[in-house]
Amino acid sequence: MTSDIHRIRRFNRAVTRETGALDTSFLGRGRPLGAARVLNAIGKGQDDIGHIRKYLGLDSGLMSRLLRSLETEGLITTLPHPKDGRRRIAQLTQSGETEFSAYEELSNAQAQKLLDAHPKPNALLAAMDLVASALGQDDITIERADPTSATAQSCLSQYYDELAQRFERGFDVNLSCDPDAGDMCPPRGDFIIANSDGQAIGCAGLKGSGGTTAEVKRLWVSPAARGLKLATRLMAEIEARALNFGIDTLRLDTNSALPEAVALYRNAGWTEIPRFNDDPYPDVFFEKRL
Amino acid sequence: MTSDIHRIRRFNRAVTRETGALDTSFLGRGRPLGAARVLNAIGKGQDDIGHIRKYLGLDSGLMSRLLRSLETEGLITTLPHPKDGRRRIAQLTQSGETEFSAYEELSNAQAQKLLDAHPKPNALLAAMDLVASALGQDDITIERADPTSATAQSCLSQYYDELAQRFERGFDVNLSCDPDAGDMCPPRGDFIIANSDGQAIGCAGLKGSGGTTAEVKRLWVSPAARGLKLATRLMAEIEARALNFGIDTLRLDTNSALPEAVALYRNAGWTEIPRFNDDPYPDVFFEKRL
DNA sequence: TCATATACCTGACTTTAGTCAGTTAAAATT
DNA sequence: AATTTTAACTGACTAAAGTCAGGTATATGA
Repeated sequence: MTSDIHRIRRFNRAVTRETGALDTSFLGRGRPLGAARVLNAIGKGQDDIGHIRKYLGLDSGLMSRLLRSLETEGLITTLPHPKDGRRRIAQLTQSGETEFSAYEELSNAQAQKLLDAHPKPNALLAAMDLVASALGQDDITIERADPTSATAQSCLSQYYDELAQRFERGFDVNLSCDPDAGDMCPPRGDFIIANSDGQAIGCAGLKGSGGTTAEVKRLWVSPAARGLKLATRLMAEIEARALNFGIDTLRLDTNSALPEAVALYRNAGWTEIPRFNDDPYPDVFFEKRL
Repeated sequence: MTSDIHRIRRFNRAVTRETGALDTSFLGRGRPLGAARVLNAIGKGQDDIGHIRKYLGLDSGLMSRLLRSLETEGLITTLPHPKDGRRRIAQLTQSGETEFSAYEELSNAQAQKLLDAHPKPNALLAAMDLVASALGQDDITIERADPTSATAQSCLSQYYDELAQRFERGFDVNLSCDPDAGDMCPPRGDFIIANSDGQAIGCAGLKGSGGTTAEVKRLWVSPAARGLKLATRLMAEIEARALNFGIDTLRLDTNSALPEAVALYRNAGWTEIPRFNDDPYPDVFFEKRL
């Protein structure tokens, strides 16, 4: 459909033209875009210079010069990497922190303004999420996380909310078999979060007991990221990590009110088995030998 | 809510990083971005050099040089404005047309690729529309159009589709009082379309008879643009144009199944009057003295 | 008609971004 | 221990974008 294409093209133009205005926190503070982007990356916690260079796609020479200019401005300091003498680490100085928060303030204010001006902010946010996920689907990283961390808790509470909506009887995590956080940490188990540009968009947990059997728990994908095969990637990652722990058999429980989950497990080589716990919520049970 | 802000910021970043990749039709054809943007604007029908300059926010000297470089490449010709000797008009040459379509092809292919890669293309499109409208709400232009043009017909058919969905008995335009296109053209009447970056997002018609009374017809705003007070702007524009035609009384009919429309008319100073036609669809009638 | 404003142009300039070849010092590999 | 790779750096360069002070011709308004 050509009109579909036209709609996307229109969006692209709106966005290309606006992005200047959108992240113009970068502008208006008398610093070129390149330097501002590096400062922003460092402020966001990316200290390894090589990583920043890759993330921003900068030439090594250019990167060096940008760092030097930020350094002479007194905004950052660089020091050698503790483990690898070739690498360097960058850190914000006190005035670097101040400058960085100024960028943050501006950017937040602009975002807030856009939100305030819109009649349906939630619809706008959902749309932005969806688009951002579609555009950024090559950039999803999966990494281990502490299940008690704020990010993990935010994923889990979204997961519980969704279960509560989709189960006829609702969902109360206190009535379910809530795995002990220690069971989802190495060396017994694991917990992973999928990140898209700093936003957590999915998670999965491996609840181990120290033996060769473990359980997969809390597989969740944000509505904004559905359809991108993220659940499959999370499951593959969990299985790989389980193998590393010497686990050879995985089990999980789920519910027939979540047909897409059931289908996913079937397609991924899981076999249905009889009930193996007395959790009141699940009604379908699976096993997979690795 | 700070997490709302974070979501928008995430979207901004996804977009700023991607837009390079999105409209990279501009790249890969051995022409700097500036020149490509100007070529694109001319190809899209923007011939007045001053307008292009304003649209792209370019310095007059820079603009001149970009035009010169496109001219020596043989892609465009410039000629004096027929009405104002100071201004100039730009036009694509034959090979300019060829080059422009090459850009279009590339851009369309990229858009199509994004669409193909997404599991729910329609949801993606709707989200992009919504976001683009939110970002571009300062850039909505309202201009007169021929009600028989393709753009107008596309607006009208979306309008009819929506009526068909919202009326209990559906909607068949052939059973309704379809105004003759001539009645919605100057000097008797008028027809206007709201454009956001080339996409038609709303319309309204003024059906005149040559006398001092006329009727407002076909007020429609695209779902993507609702909540931006566009209907109010369209009505104000229609009233202004009616005044220019020497019309002093406006009437319109609508339906109680469209409560937001009824509310709009009440707020805009219209008074309810008895039925003034035998159209089977409307059940609410309004009048306004200008 | 005369002063002023406007639209576009030209030449001289700066800043920013990016490229590339070569240097240095520290891993990693053999 | 010798060789190769790697990460960051330096200097020399180019391309692109943008700025600024005039200049010319036309239009506009008092």
